[in-house]
Amino acid sequence: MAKANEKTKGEAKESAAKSREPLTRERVLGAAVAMADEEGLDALSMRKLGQKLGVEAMSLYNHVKNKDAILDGIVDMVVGEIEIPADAPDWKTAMRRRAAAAHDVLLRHPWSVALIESRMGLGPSRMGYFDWVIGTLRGAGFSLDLAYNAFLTMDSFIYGFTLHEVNWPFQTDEERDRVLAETMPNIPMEDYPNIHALMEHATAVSAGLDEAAAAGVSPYVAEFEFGLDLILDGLERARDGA
Amino acid sequence: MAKANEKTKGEAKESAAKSREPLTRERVLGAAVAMADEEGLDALSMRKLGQKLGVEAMSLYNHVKNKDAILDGIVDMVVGEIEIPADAPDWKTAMRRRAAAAHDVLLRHPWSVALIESRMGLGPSRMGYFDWVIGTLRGAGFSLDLAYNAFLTMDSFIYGFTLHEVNWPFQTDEERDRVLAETMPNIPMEDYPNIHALMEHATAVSAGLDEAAAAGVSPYVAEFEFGLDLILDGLERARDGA
DNA sequence: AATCTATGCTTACGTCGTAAGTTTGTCAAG
DNA sequence: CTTGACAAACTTACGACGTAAGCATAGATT
Repeated sequence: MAKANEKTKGEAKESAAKSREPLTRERVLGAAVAMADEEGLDALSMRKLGQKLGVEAMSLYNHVKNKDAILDGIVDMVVGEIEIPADAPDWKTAMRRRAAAAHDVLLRHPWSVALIESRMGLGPSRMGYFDWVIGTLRGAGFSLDLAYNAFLTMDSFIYGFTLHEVNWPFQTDEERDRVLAETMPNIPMEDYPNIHALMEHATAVSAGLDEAAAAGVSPYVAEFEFGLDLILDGLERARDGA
Repeated sequence: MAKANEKTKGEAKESAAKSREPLTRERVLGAAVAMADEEGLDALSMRKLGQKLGVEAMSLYNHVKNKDAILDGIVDMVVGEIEIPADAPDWKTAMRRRAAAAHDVLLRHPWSVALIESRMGLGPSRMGYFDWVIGTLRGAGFSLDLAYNAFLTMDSFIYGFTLHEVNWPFQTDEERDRVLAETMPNIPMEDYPNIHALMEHATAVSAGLDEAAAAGVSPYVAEFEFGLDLILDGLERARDGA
């Protein structure tokens, strides 16, 4: 018995260096986010997550209720990453900064967009986010009803756009060329003339997907800001109009 | 032998009435859509789908490559359900009708919103949809670049809003009251004053979730149309402005 | 020293998608 | 009428999944 113990301890000593840190809920959630970032949400299984933490799958259940709780947890972590601008000079720039922050964070965790949407209304982070928007707009002269509608419109656009973006079939110049080369034969020019025109347009205009990526910017910021400003200007008119 | 045949035919006659129809790709996809509508996308498994069709799971593979192909197939079916308005008097009503049609179809198949987003750019239905929007806008005096941005903004909003909507925690008056009663204690009034104000607002304004449902309308059409009209008006200005 | 509690591990069950191989029902050619 | 081929169904089996149930151990409390 004593011998067996000794041997167990011995062979565990160096490989368990990582796993000697005591494995808290925070460590579990952190590893889950990292794994989803690296390998995608589908690759996030209890067994693989345990493995990454140097632990068996079932041990995770001492720190989180079940996998669903992990998903809730990482959703709230990501939402909590979205910074709420504190010192914006006016409501428009406040909204713009918040939207940009959300856009950035969501693109850093592409799996999170769909996941957040599928678990609406759970976490406290989202509540704060929500309260701040309504409060800021009300402080800028929006009625409660208008602020409510404004929130829905802005948030629908932000999440909808980003969801489109992370699932867009190409993110680099090379991918775009390959996808277009594969797809064009299936799309007869005469049936879809506008798509063809647009392809050329896209090739010409967004010539630099790679450059944007190299600059650490989303390749589709321009399109994002177009829609966002359209909405913000519309909201301003709605406030001043009626 | 003759006897055996007779018996087989005999006992199969009524229970196999459904499964005697020869099980085509169309029947598989139709059943898949029905099952997703009834029990949710997670409940759609090859085994259950086979069962529903009176067949073993593996038999489905004679008609579809794999489950992924089924998902692609049902996505294209749903997208194909969205009617493209043919005789609209002007571009705005054309876009409004198209948006309303999409909204309706997506709400009839709530699971489809996230699924469509996760499989962008595959089906031919979506291509037609896309081509029509760009073409209509160009015909109404929009530049190609503006039409492209307009499409992204509108589609982001439509899908983003509907995705919010199908995951919204309450769809009926009773659900709303229960969810609010459960959630309010966790949201201290003084930390989230605007949420509280909004709750009262929502309770007062959207008093009739049930009524809308009874009338066969989405309870959130008003909010949807608010955002959509905001965007359409903004697009009109963008076209006329520059 | 005895006991409790927290935290890890092992085993096992039912479900999933699907690869591989086998049976069966239909129909054309000999 | 037999035969042989082909399509479409079925059977079996594998590895991965989430997790219920129970066991082991080590540190803290009594």
